[in-house]
Amino acid sequence: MANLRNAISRFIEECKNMKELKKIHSQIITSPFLLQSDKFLLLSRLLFLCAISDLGSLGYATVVFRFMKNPNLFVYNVMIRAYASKINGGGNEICSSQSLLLYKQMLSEGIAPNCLTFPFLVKECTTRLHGRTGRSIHAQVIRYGFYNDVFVQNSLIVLYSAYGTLRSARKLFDEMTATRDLVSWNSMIIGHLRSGELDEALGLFRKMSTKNIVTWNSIITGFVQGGRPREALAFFRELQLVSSDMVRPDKITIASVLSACASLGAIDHGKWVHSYLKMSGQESDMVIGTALIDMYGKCGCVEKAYEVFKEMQKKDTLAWTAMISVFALHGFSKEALNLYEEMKKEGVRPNHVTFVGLLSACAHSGLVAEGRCCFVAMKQVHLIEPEVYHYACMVDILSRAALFEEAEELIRSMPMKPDAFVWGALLGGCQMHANVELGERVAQYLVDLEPLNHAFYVNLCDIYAKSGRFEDVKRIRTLMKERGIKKEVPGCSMIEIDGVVHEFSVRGSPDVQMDKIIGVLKDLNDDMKMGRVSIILM
DNA sequence: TTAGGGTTAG
Repeated sequence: MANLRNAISRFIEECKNMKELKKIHSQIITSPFLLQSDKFLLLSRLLFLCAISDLGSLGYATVVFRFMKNPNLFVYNVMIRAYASKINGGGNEICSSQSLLLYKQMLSEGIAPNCLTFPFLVKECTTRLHGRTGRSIHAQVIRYGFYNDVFVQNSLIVLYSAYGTLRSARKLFDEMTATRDLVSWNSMIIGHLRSGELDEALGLFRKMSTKNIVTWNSIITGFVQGGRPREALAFFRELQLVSSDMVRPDKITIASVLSACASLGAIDHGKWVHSYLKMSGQESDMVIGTALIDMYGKCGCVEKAYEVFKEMQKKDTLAWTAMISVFALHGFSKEALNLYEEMKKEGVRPNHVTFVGLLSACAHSGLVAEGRCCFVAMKQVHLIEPEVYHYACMVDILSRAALFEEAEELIRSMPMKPDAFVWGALLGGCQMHANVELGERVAQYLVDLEPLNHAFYVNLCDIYAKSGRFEDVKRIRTLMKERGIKKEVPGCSMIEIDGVVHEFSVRGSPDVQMDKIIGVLKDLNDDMKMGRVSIILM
């Protein structure tokens, strides 16, 4: 009997797909030669593969689990883990959380949890945003005496970080009773980064004597997403210097660095990362492909972005959306819309970001009818409820086309409160078409809403100037002065020369030779005045 | 058993 059990166990381990797994499952339950205890052991093993491994199926695991008599702690832990790791598994309601329901069921059957139960339960609370439940799980951890377990403490740090209760997470980290490991440090660093406390994260990062690739990737990604991509690139250079067999840049590093290059418009650096990827022998996957499309697109190389897109073997919603957004950004609206049609034909479902790309493409090219179609299809065909930013895009389309009544009607129909961007889009249209009457009304509303935002005053000044009402321009300028309103952070643009990204703004930059640039501009201006140079303004 | 990656207008 033991031989048969061991043979079946080996078959389970060697299973390559669900078909084989199902076949073995039926053999186990119908076999007259296996003892009940052996059957239970084999089913537990099969359940584990089915629920956890890539070849498995959580749906089938659930069926196997339901038919198991007297499931033990191992079986419950497997199922709790499987549900906690499942992506998009249900809504945010506590009742839809299978892991928590299983935990309750397990307790009601008199089975006590062990230290493996809690990290997954806490993860479930983190990913499904059950803050209050998370705290009661924390209480259960203490009750069952597993508070000193490092896995449990680490997962609690992640839980509290995810809820914006970062101080609780930090307190937990600072007062940890278990010996802190790399995961504890990384989790805390990530917590600070996600809360926008980049310097706090950097402080911990510098304190670490040993770092792994997760540490490096976390700090690089955190700084890119926190709006400090230059420093992210500096971390990458530092990583290359300390790189060893233990810590080496991986695919995740490359995706994050590409994202930094995209934010900076650092095309040379981005191209270098692309060749580095090819040289390192790492295969490009969907995430890296999407990051490359985004990088090339944001650096102005639309053709190169499209080349990467076409070469991708598999493309998901994000890859299609990235390419659509690149087309939209550069005014290739028809190409964006055609790609959307192709995407649908390929059976890839658009998401809310895809529609932002499509609507902005329509806005940039005055494609009103197409914009209306996208907006309607989003809701009626794809069942995606328009968010406030979709309304802002649609108002932008209508206002740019001087369809002010329709734009106002759309704002009135919004199920949520229109924000400053929605009204701002309407004001932008008024500015474009010198609609003084509506512009005054909208600007007044926006100024009341955000009295310190300089943009609305400037828009109104421009509307007055276009209509020849210079007294009103003066009046608004005086008002701005009286209220002490000026542009806080001036707009800037960047250019990469010989791998160095230079930032320009109206106030100048320390690393840019503004005097020389102003001199060249002056010469050009003089030449133009003398008719020696002509520039066609697009 | 716990930690890290890609798409977003205005």
